[in-house]
Amino acid sequence: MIDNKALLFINFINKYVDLNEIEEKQILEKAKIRKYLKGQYVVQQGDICKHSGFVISGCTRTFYVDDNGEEHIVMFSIENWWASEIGSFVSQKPSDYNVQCIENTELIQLSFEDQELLFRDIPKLERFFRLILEQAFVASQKRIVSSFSLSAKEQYIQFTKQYPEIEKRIPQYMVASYLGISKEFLSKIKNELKM
Amino acid sequence: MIDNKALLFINFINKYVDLNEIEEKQILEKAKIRKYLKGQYVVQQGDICKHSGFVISGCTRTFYVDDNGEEHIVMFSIENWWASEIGSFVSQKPSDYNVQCIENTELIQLSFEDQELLFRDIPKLERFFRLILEQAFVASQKRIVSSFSLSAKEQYIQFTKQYPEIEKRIPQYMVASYLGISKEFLSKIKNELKM
DNA sequence: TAAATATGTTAATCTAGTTTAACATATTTT
DNA sequence: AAAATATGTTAAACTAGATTAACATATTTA
Repeated sequence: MIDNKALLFINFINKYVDLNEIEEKQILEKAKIRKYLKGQYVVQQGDICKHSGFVISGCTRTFYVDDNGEEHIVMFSIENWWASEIGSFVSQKPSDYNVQCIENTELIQLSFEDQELLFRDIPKLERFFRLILEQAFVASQKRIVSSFSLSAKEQYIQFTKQYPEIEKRIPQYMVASYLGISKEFLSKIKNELKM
Repeated sequence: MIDNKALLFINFINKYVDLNEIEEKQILEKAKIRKYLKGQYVVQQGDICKHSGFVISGCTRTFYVDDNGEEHIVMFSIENWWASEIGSFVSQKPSDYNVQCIENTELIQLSFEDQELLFRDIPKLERFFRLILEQAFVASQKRIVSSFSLSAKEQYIQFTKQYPEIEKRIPQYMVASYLGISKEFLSKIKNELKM
């Protein structure tokens, strides 16, 4: 399938493992590009996530709506990152999270079935995902530690250093939600940092 | 190598993938049992984690000492779980965390080099770790959400439901550290729950 | 360009959880 | 079994961050 945007995806995988041409072709045959408008949902809480997704362009947020109706953002995904709800995808059970596009967004998607077939045919792809998941897990653990050992201000500073591109593209109240603080308090923090 | 405790490890892997006898033998040849006393460190902050470890018996805690000298526990590992510092192990860079035994503990260990060799020879092992890491990542994300959307009391209740065996074996102040609250406040919460 | 909607700010009041410190109870060591 | 160490409790004073509410500024839409 597909125009050459899917090559971004192949290149990304090739940073971790060495695909040969046959393998690249096998993957490209299954991968589909899908375009979403700003505001559209890739996955909704309660739905089963049928596709894994790689961001070609745009930006998504993954968030959880708690029992009080409050939103908590657990991750942002921009170019060259994953934007699927892994928990639901791997278990094929209803998702706990929403994945919403906060810009017009293009994803490369693989269906659950196709991905399983590819895993069977291309063991390197298991390796690729193993490596990606190691990174993701380490980052997630680090975030837990930060939220326990740093003040809100320190966490905000760390966030701006770690993800400067994300911070520029995202409304401030979403940054607050990601950091687990109120938007008013983030506003106060930013004001303090200016002075 | 080894007495039959290592079979626990093989059985655990076989819950996720289907090893044949040759593969089982290959793994058992590399796997070493190591015993630690209560209080001993498997990995120390700043050291490079040379082995991945699977818990045969006992219990470990993985914790981070912040700039104020305060300890923050990021995970406990009991029987049939992993007890290595994945971030340091996979990157072979100095660890951000300590892994300490809080009971006398027996681990099955694989050296980084041996594990890489096994990955090369047994692609199923990549799959196994991919599956394990998916679970770990999902659990880690869930913990972030909980810490943002639940009160300390609710988080404690969730913890006791999710890990009743762990709670029984671990001093209360470590549970508090894991939950990111002070030991005094946990004491107060437990008192409230009694009444 | 006016209206509507989305995003950001400020300040007062409130609260969940921290800190400190003194004491209580287990458990381990001598 | 006494002493020492590790763990747990209670209560008062304190603080980081939440909540509320009113207003300000961008951005989008009609």
